[in-house]
Formats: sequence, structure tokens, C-alpha cells
Amino acid sequence: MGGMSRPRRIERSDVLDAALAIADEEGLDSVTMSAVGHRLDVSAMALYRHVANKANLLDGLVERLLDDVPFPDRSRAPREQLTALGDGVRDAARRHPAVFPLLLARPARTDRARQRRDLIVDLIRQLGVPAARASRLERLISTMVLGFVVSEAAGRFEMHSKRVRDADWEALGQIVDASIELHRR
Amino acid sequence: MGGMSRPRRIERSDVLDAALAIADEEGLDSVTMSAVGHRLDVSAMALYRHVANKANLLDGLVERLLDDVPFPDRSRAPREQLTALGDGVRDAARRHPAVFPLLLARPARTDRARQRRDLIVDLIRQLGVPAARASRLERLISTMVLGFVVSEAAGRFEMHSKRVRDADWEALGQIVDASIELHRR
DNA sequence: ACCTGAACACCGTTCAAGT
DNA sequence: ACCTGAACACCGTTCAAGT
Repeated sequence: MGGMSRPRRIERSDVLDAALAIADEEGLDSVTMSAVGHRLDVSAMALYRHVANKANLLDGLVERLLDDVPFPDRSRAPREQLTALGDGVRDAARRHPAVFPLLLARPARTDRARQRRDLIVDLIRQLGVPAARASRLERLISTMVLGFVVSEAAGRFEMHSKRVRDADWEALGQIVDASIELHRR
Repeated sequence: MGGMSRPRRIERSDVLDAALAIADEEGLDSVTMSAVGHRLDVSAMALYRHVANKANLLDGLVERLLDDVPFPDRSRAPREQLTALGDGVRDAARRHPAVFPLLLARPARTDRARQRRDLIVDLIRQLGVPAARASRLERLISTMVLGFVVSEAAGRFEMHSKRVRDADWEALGQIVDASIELHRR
């Protein structure tokens, strides 16, 4: 039963959660320091204990988003793991369309992002691409997938139905296949 | 000469020019209404004669940027025209890296953007792709190119040298070729 | 017709002060 | 240790008033 307002304890992940929820519900512009604080029953100034400034909060949001994309089941076939990864990114973008456009703006520097990159390179090699070409191809495939997914999240394809966009996504998958074929020895 | 401050006459393109110059020199965050006004020797409030609000000013910036990309020489071979278009977009991104990330966020709705889209569809058809598949392929190729170019402008590839990025760009061109091959009847 | 002064309701951020 | 009140230097935007 409540009683007097006990001091509120928050940590960084609470700040990120609150900011993400506001972005999802009301858009990126509504993510202000005081709105995030308010959602946590805390003043805007309290956030500065957990984020350096607002830009850092936004960076954290992007990292959290990407880190939420699940890793594929490593027992499945390599090409299927690649598909699972791509679908996971597209799902995340659909859940959090307001935040996704920030994604291409900065290199992903978290451990998890590096692990995912290493995994993709490894999968590409398993598909027959020589090591010397694998990381270039990883960059290009990730760029194609991210480009599509942020375009969709940000509304660049808004005049096309879901059915059309799903068929586009499938066609992009075939282009990925062709690019792998192209890079095999 | 000069004398007393005569009233300053400005129009929309002046506003866009000034905003673009500020974005190029000091970054997107420095594009404030009052900074743009100051650069034109005018108050911030005067801008509202020419743009509905700040979001509209930013939209105008993106349109101006894309509209500045030259159309290719139509007497050249179709595949060369495609390359020229892609290189033109990459050059524009290099000149205005701060503004480019806004580009994937909204569908290009200007007449010039539509004309360019129509041109690309036409070039793809000339390369042997049936009409029924040409506009899908246009979307995917534009997405690949834009994804690469905003990644580069926004610094996602900042850890790689210009030489590596140029080779990436060339490899992307080969993937575009493969995607066209894939869609021919 | 076009621009501005003044005002409004916000921003992000700092820092001394509270508990 | 952690949070806040007060304050600062800005924002974008409206609107009546000036020329």
C-alpha cells in the first residue's frame, strides 16, 4: 500500500526501456529527457547518472534494439541461419520503426554486434566464399538488408502493400544468394 | 555605398541554400531557425513565409539534395547510365554527409524524383528485364545503392579506408549486375 | 506584402543543495 | 549515493504590431 514516496531506484536499462517505450508509442520527437524521467517517476536530471547526455541515450537505444535480435539456431543450415538473422532484424524494425532509422548512422560497436558480424562472416564462408572475400560480402549483405529494413520502417515503401513488400524482401533474398554465388571461388 | 539597412528580400531557395550550407559546415544540429535566419540577415520568424515549419525545411533540404544529382547522358549505354546515376548519388552524399541520412526516411515525392525512378525502370528494361519485374528491381537496386551511400556518409564504414570502400562500391556494382541477370526472362 | 518584437511553452544541461 | 530545485542558454512557433 504505498505510503510516502520512497526514493526511486533506477538503472541504465530502465532509462533505455522507458525511452524505447516512448519512441514506440509517440515517436522519436517525444523522447525528451523529462518525458523519460516522468515515465520512471524521476526528474529529468536523474537520468544524467546513467547516460552522459541525450545523444548517448539515443546511442544506447540503437544498441539495445540490435542486441535484442536473437541469434539463430547454430545447428541449422548456414543459409537458413542467414535468413533467420535477416528476418529477426526486419521484425525488430517493425516493432520499433521510430528508432530504426538511427541505425545506419553509427557503426555498431557493442560486443554483441561484433559477434553477429563474425557469425555472418563465418556463415558466408561455410557457403563457399573464400575468407579473403567474406568480410567484404558481409558488409554488402548487411548494407542491403539494413537499407531495406530502415526504408520500410521509415516509410519509404509506404505506398506499397505488405504483400508487395514481402515479395520485395523475398527477391532481396535471391539477390543475396546471387551475391554469394558471385563471390565463391 | 550601402547605407541604411534596406529590407532583405528572400525566397524559399535562399532558405534551403542557407540551411544546407550550415549543415555542411557545422552539422545538422546547428541548423536552427535562428541560425538560418542569421545567415540571411533576417529574423527566424521571417522563414515561416517560405517553409511551414522546421520539419518542412528539412524535407526541402533532402529534396534539394536529390534534385541536384545530374541525370545521365541518355546517349550512353544503359548500364553506364545506371553507373553514372549511382556515382552521382555517392558524390552528393560525400558533399553533404550531414543531410544524407535523412534520405531513407521519406519517399521522394518531387517530380524530379519520379522522373529519375522512371528512368531507372526504363534502363533496367533496356537491359532485358521484363516490365512486370522492372519496378521491383528498381526499388531493390535503389535501396542497395542508398543503403551503401548513407552508411558511408553517416560513418558506418568509418573504420575502412577510402580504398576499401571504393572496392566495396565496385563489388556492389557487380551485385547489381547479378540482380539484373537474375531478373531477365 | 513582408518582416519583426515580444511572448509562450518548451528544450538539454549544470550545479549547489538536499536526504 | 542518489536525486532534485533552481537557473541558464537555448529551442520552435504564434501573433499583433510595425514599415
